[in-house]
Amino acid sequence: MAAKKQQDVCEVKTVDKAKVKAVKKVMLSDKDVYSLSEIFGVLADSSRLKIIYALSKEELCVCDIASILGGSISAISHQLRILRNLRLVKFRKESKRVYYSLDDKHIKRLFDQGLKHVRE
Amino acid sequence: MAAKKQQDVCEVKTVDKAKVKAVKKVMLSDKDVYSLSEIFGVLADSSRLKIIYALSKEELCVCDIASILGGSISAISHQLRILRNLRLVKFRKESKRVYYSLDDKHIKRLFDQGLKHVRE
DNA sequence: TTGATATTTGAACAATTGTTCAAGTATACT
DNA sequence: AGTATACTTGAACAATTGTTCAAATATCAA
Repeated sequence: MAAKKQQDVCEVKTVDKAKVKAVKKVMLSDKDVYSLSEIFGVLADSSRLKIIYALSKEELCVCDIASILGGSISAISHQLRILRNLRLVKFRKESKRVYYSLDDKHIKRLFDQGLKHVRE
Repeated sequence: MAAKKQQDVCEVKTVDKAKVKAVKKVMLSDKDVYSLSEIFGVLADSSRLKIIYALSKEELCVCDIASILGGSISAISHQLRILRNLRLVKFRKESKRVYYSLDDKHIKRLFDQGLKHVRE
């Protein structure tokens, strides 16, 4: 209880009110923050990054992707569902096969910007 | 065992070998993939996104940040450590206070690119 | 030195995430 | 119809992550 009081005091009293107010005023909306964490979250996984990169080169079926990444079909399929849900990839069925390709102009740019970042 | 066999067959036999080989050839290095997932991972959290955004506007002490985000000092400090470890923020001590600011030219660009993506 | 402020840190805990496994659908071939 | 291929899906499980809580450190002020 004493500890909690101490924290409350800190958060309320000893702050640069003007600064805080100014930054709060221009703070991102919860919606923007949520959407941002969502796309960045998609890009925060090795398998998905590789899938996105692979699909930026070629349209590929699930089997091809699994072969390229070296993972199980099931694991790839689960990841593709995540990419599908955020509409980052589209797919077409050709008999038994399902061919995936990128369905988002921006995602590759974001990916490339990230790559630029890590390579400098 | 039968199931496993089936998967192996799929992954090895029924694949477009030329395509797979071509994409494998240009595939990202493990190092690049790891680094990418690392920075995107940092950006995949609401608190950290808000911190980065706030610090892009003003240099702020931990207390200010906590006040802006409405979280506990401890939680913010933990997040700042993550940002520090990836050298996305720098800090200076001024008596009791620790002031943080962005220490990476690229991260804001990546952030803005993401924002552009979600707002279209 | 004692007490208050400002921040960091470690451990514990719940929530989220990615993978595996097994079962399910869908299409083609015989 | 039966079998094989291609993919999807749900449940379970381990691993990772973010937060909280309590304790530790550092600086300042009386």
